[in-house]
Amino acid sequence: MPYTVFALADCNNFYVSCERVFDPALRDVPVAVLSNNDGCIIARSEEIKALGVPTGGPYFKYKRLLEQHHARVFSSNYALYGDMSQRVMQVLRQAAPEVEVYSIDEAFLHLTGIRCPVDQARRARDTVRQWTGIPAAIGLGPTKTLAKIASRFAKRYPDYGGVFDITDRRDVDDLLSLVHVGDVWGIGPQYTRRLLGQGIQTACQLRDARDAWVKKQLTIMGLRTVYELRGISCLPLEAVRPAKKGITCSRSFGERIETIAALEEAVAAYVTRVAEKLRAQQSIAAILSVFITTKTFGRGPHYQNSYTVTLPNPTAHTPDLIRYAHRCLAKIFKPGFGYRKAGVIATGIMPQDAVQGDLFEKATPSSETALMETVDAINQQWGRGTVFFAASGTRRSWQMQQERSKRYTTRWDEVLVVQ
DNA sequence: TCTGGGGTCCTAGGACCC
DNA sequence: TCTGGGGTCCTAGGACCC
Repeated sequence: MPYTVFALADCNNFYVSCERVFDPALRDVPVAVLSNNDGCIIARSEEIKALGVPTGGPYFKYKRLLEQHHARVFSSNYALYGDMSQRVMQVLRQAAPEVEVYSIDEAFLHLTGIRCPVDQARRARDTVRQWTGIPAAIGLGPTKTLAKIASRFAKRYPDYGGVFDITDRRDVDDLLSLVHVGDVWGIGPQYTRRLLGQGIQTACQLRDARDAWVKKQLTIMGLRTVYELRGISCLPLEAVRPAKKGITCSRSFGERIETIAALEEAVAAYVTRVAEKLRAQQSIAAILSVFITTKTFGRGPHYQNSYTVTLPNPTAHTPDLIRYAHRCLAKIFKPGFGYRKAGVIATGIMPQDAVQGDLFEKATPSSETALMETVDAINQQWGRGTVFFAASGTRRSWQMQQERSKRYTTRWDEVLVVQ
């Protein structure tokens, strides 16, 4: 039985790299990508990192600094990043028998049983680079947590050619001593603070901590992490993505909203998106929640609330869901506030064919299903929002404004033109 | 002072990830 | 003035049941 080999493939500065693929002028200059609503900095090129700009830092705080260094700054373009991600994953799937797409820019690979996993990883990395233009690093180890650490070394020490194997290294203690405990996968800011307070500063020290103590401080999750650091695999590769248990769509508004009419539009638009996501995974939802908030970081009157309904008939039918969402909104709306954000959450998610027929209600007519299928097909071919429900409005003053790059790979009218 | 025991389900809150 | 969005899991506590 060969020992298990996990690999983590991690794209470098993914969103920035996507932008650079389509505009060579962005190479070697500082580039940053902003979150929705242009609020935070969520992707940074190496040049931006060198300026000390943190991930998630509020844009307004660093705007001056970025301008001083002539940084190029983009709103996020998820159509582009999502499509590029699929291309990267497609290449990775050819390199390993089993692949778990962990996030938009990361995938775990099972390289168990492959004769020379490091060579295989090198080939995969080179092919990703060549076929998609995206640079990536790959780390190998006997557990996911160690593979993750290895991928950091792959990025940190370019001499290894972007691939680093931490399996069976005699200097593993030295390597783990170089890793700050807060950089271990699963150890967030709270746990880091607690561990530092107890004198544990490195991954090596965490690995050697007492089981009972770890479990008490960090729960069973933390103990799993410690086992993984010791080379005992506790987190299996999940090649088949389980259906989501909750589906959310929420946004901050471009401007403060005070009327229920505008909130109704926004909520209708969000619940429309939730319904699309439900149908995309062949699911229906039994529970719908709506929340609104005036959340600010400063002072002023604050109000936030949410309301949840259980649907008499679980569904993914947009008009029904809009109706329920509006009912929720009516329960919680209070005039006299400037709302900043709203969201819709679907839970109680089940496969669409698992509907429990209601004795007194007629089942979803097939015409309704056909309508939704048609709407989805049109929007898939012509772009999201080509056809939509009037309830989500046409003016959409609440929608944020942003300046993103072109959707080079998913829209004919935005394809890159070489002159 | 003593006050049954064991189980399930649900929810809220807190931690984590990208 | 300006601080994202979408997920996961665990734990503790309360309600309820026999």
